[in-house]
Amino acid sequence: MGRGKIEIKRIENSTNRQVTFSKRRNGIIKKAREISVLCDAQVSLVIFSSSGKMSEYCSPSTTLSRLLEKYQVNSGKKLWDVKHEMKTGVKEEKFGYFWLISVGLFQNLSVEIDRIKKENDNMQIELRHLKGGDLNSLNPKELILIEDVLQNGLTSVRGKQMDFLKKLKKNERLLEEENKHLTFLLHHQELAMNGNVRELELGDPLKARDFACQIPIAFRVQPIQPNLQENK
Amino acid sequence: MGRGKIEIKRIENSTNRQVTFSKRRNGIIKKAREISVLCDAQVSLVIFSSSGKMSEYCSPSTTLSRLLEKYQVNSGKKLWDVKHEMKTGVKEEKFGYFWLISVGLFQNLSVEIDRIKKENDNMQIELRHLKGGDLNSLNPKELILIEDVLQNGLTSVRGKQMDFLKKLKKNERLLEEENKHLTFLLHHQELAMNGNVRELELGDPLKARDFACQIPIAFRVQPIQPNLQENK
DNA sequence: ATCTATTGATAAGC
DNA sequence: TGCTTATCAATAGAT
Repeated sequence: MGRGKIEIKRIENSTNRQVTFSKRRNGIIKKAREISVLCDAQVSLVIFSSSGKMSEYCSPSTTLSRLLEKYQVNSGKKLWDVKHEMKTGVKEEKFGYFWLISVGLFQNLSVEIDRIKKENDNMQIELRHLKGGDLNSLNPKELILIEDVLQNGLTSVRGKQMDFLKKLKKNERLLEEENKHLTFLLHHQELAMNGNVRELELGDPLKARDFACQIPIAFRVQPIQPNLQENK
Repeated sequence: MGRGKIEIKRIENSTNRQVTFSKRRNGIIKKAREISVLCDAQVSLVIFSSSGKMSEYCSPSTTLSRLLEKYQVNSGKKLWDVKHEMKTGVKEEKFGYFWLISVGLFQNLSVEIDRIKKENDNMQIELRHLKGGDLNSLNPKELILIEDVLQNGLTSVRGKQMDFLKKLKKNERLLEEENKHLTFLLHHQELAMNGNVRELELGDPLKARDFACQIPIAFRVQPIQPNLQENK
């Protein structure tokens, strides 16, 4: 379901894979929630993305632990078979048991680290290539791919710069208009003041009182410029 | 989705609930399978219907046990309280000691993972920016930096492409020369053969013997073209 | 992240 | 359950 049909097989493009993972993870978790509400079911869902990120869902009515206990009862499979690890019943073996758990955890972590390191290496190589390094290891086809990526990036970046430029110019225009407006007001103000001064000089007491009130009002002019923050 | 929209709340009619459960369980398991294939994800799904019937799905690449171990590592939640399993009388202090060592080592590894993951994230962001994504989070100065990097990369890549082109042209020249040489030899060979044939027709037994030896020698011409592999 | 053309899932009916 | 179909939902690809 989407703009086109897709085959259910590993998505090779890692960006697409990541995006699809996000979308589908949300979808599946929603489905899990729905079935648990609609049908009064208990659901546990644990998902690890290929990059190792974990997501989970568990019905509100239960916990993963309780669900897993039920799982063991129902399936007959032991998820954590302590007795198996401790078959000899010798006390020292129990240390072995702990040790096994630890080693297991370490192994998991080590695998995890290796995986991430590999990802790291790949990205480092890609970055180096994009930055123009290590190109000798590439064939012409690969060079063309990289050229395309760079060209696209450049186009995007320059487009974004144009956006900035446009915004700056727009701001400039607005500020210029505002400037004109203020200059205009200022000019009129000056004219008014000069007139008043002249009238004061003529000794008109009525005008003199008006003048006193006029200044503050004139300076209460509200600027018309928009909120420049939105253009940030 | 269906003949009508439904509210996500418990379906009171038990038959309907059962039917819906069946359908949706299939749907969700299908989705789980799809995400695990498409996105290379590891998924565990355990569902209990309201009548207690269990269904499960687990990605083919793993097992529920292994996934749950990863779950514990990632979430920090203990699904199975070890002490609970170890209730029989062994000196707990000693376990505590081993446990502390393990936890300490474990934490070191975790720190390492975090560091690498952070590195990973940074590279991912840089890559995204270079590819023209997520540019809104950048200011003009940063855009200029990226533009420079891209421009440099492009220059390098195109330079390397020029190198290839030059090598191809050089090869072309060499092959053309070689071609001329071979054509020349071939032409002479033909002339020689014609001469021999004529002489054979004239019934000269001495020339006829010479002719028999001549062919192989003529065809033993060694090509002078260089090893084209070095230009790969 | 947001938007849609499409495909996919499924509610209702049998 | 299984099948069908009208509808609603998820999502692939593009932006």
